[in-house]
Amino acid sequence: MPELPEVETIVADLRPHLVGRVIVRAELPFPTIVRHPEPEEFIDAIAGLRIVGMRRRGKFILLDLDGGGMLVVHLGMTGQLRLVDADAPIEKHTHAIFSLDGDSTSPSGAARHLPRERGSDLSNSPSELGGDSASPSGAARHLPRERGSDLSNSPSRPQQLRYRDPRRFGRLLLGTQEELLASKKMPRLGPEPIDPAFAPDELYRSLHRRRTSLKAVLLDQGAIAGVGNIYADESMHRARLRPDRIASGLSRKSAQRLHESLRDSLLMAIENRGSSVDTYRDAWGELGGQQEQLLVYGRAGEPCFTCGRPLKMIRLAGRSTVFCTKCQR
DNA sequence: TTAAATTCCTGTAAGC
DNA sequence: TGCTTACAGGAATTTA
Repeated sequence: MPELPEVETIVADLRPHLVGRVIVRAELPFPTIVRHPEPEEFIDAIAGLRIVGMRRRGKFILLDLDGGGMLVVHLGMTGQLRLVDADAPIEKHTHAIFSLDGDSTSPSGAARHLPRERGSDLSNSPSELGGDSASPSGAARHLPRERGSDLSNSPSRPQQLRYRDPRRFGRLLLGTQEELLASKKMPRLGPEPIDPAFAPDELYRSLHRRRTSLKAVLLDQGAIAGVGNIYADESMHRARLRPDRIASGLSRKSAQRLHESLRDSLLMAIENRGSSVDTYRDAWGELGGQQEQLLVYGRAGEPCFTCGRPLKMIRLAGRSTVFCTKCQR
């Protein structure tokens, strides 16, 4: 299930292939995946718009479009965004297809006049949805090997950006930032945990005012953006904190430890191109590598790597939660 | 106002 | 082998 590191990987991979290109046409084999505006309006409005920037905010993928609007993609649990040749077979559960003009990476393609007026300079982007994608230095920006090279040898060959989502928990939105926030189709999100500006004290203050479990606060996108079940469990384990502790009871020192472990867990996962524990695949359909490094998630009943005691599973905030009863207090 | 529970949805695995 | 059932989870909605 895509969380911050998985979304960051997809965005970093697709950005150089998408920015500068025009969405020639949109098709919606499963129209209800679009939550705003109405599907017919969505199809009409997006045709002919150029992608001028691509970034991440929490678990959302934001494609800045000509004219000030943006295409927002949330992958839900099983959503996949892939760039493929237009003649590639359409996989089952493909809910949206965006036909693109020439390859932006080609010297003869659309990128020769690549507009940099907005979106592409992340630090100057609007603040509310997060101007900066909070990309770490390095990590997914540098691919371990050439990705997407098998797409096509011919730059002029038509390509499509396809959205596939078997469980349909994901969604697509189109509109301006103000419009989407006002319509409440796009939630207000908390700070980016890997943003250098996110201070330990900010996390402490978020935790201090909540009388629910630590796990519930970490999963709350309004408190911290981008953390899901995997990295919540991993970071609490690294910080040696029990997930069912009441958040408001944490000391500054514990909050600082959690702040550090949260950053470490997320940055390492970005470095490893995300966790493919279920259906997650990157933009080229390949597996991530972080699932090999997970300390607790998905390991209930198995021995803790630190003390050897079997890891316990409980249910918190409606989610299965795995932790070590000895190491996490 | 806040927190918890419910709902959506389909692929997978376990049990019979 | 084939059927039923439980489970996975992000986030919006409903309930307490």
